[in-house]
Amino acid sequence: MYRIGLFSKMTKVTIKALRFYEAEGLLVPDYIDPDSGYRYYSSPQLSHVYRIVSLRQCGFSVVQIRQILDGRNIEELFYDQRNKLEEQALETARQLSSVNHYLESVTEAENEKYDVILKELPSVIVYSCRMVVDSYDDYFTVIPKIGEEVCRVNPGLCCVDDPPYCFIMYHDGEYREQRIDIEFCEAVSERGQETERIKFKEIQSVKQAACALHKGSYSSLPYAYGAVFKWIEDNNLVIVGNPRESYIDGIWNKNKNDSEWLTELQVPVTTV
Amino acid sequence: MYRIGLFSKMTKVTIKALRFYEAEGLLVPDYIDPDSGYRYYSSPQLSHVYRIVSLRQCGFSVVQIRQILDGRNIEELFYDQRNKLEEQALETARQLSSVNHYLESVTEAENEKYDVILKELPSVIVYSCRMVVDSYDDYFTVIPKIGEEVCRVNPGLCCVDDPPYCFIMYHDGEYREQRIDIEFCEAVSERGQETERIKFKEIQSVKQAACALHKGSYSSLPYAYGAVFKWIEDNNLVIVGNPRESYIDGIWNKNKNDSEWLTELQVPVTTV
DNA sequence: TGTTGACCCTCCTGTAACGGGAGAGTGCAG
DNA sequence: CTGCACTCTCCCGTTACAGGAGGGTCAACA
Repeated sequence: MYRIGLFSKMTKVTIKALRFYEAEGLLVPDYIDPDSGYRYYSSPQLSHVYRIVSLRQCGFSVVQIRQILDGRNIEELFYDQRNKLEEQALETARQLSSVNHYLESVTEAENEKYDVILKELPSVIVYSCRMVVDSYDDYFTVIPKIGEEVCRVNPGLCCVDDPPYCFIMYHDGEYREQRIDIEFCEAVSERGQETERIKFKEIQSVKQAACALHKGSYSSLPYAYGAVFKWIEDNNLVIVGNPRESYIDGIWNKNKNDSEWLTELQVPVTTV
Repeated sequence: MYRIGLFSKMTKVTIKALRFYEAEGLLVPDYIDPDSGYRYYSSPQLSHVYRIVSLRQCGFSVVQIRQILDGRNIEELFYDQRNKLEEQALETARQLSSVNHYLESVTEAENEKYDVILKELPSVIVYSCRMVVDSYDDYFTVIPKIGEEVCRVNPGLCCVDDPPYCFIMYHDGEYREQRIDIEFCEAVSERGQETERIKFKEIQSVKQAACALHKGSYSSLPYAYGAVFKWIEDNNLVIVGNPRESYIDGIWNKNKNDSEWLTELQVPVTTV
């Protein structure tokens, strides 16, 4: 019979951990002196500790280990654990890529820094208008007209304001400066009356999108796209949908002071 | 200016997290109503949130993010983070291998299950006796004589008892049943008088050893070695030292009841 | 003008697996 | 008998929030 300090040295499990495992019901000492409260362990308990430590080194939680020791659906727990670890490995790899991306960009010019994040894009109902425009400058003339037309046909229609979501989706597979195939969308609470140009549709959710905020006029948006695309590449992701440009602040609320305009780029991606 | 609920939806950061970031000094709302205590955020703060979220998605802690936002030794933090993530990736890979090893062995016969763990072997001072024996059965005759000889030459010598560590190290590169090159060692608190056969030496520490407990007579030790070697292979480790057999319970305290004998196998390994 | 419901506030507790330390009792050696 | 090493039981701290209690705020609606 060994006292806890000696048993701790034999097993290389700390005294604190041994007491904790006892409290959790994983490993009860062979004998506890009722007077002193001293815990006494026996050598057959060494193999019990071995089992616990090996399961801990597999990454199982104490609760799971208790279930395994109790013989409850062991196989399922191991399969779950494998899935969990595989996800975790992917996550770590992604984080590593992001950190490396930063470390590379540190050495580069300090001019344009974009913070790219991954997030989900929920599904939304929108009115949409697909069209081909000649250049980015046309946005300022075309878009207000669409808004007018929607309101004229649907007097009581309310756009979602919680938060608002107004964006252009790019249908060209590549960057263009002329004859751009775009779809203007704005989130609404429910479908309404359609016109020849304006249709209502539900846009499916996107599990992961690489997103970045662009502050300033639209003329420098291509740099932002470049940064996001490079980030996607550096993080070993692939693009799986049409990019969107969501307008947060712009001429409608910040006037012509375009240094305060805010636009969010959203590019659906997935892990390889 | 957005209230916290709306800002939370825009950024996909929970309200709880926003309040937490404020308490941690990462993101203070642009305006707080002194009467109601309501927090109001502005759209320029969106980019601040983007920075925070992107750093969180790199795996940084809140404290580290605060340092980065404050501009403190940013590069160092990123390099440290890279190292941390690389270690973490290795750890996860190892856990995954262990889990897969278990899942394989589930389908195999249920006969011999060994729990293998990784642990450090600290450096120790031992008296040692290197010799070649004809077979395992010789252990029972040879080893007691060594003990006698040491005690005769070193009357006051005390063996370490805290915990005791008495083992045989195998110097053959392969498994043998005859003419086995072994070194019998026992940990002592300090060096003593040497003889022709018995030398004192310090055994260096081993960072990682794959260890397993074997319960029962020595005749089935080869199965235990087999299990450990397979585990090492399955976990993508390589052997980097001589295996040891540490005697915990045996004929000296459990008599001939060899079903209660306990032996620990220790095989120094390293990650590839 | 009152009421409802959605929204917001602060404060407290819980999480996982222990580590650190306080204050007090135990066991063995000199 | 006196150290001193060991052990005991509490209790708090860690991380990045989540959940909930109890209570104020705000806008719309009757």
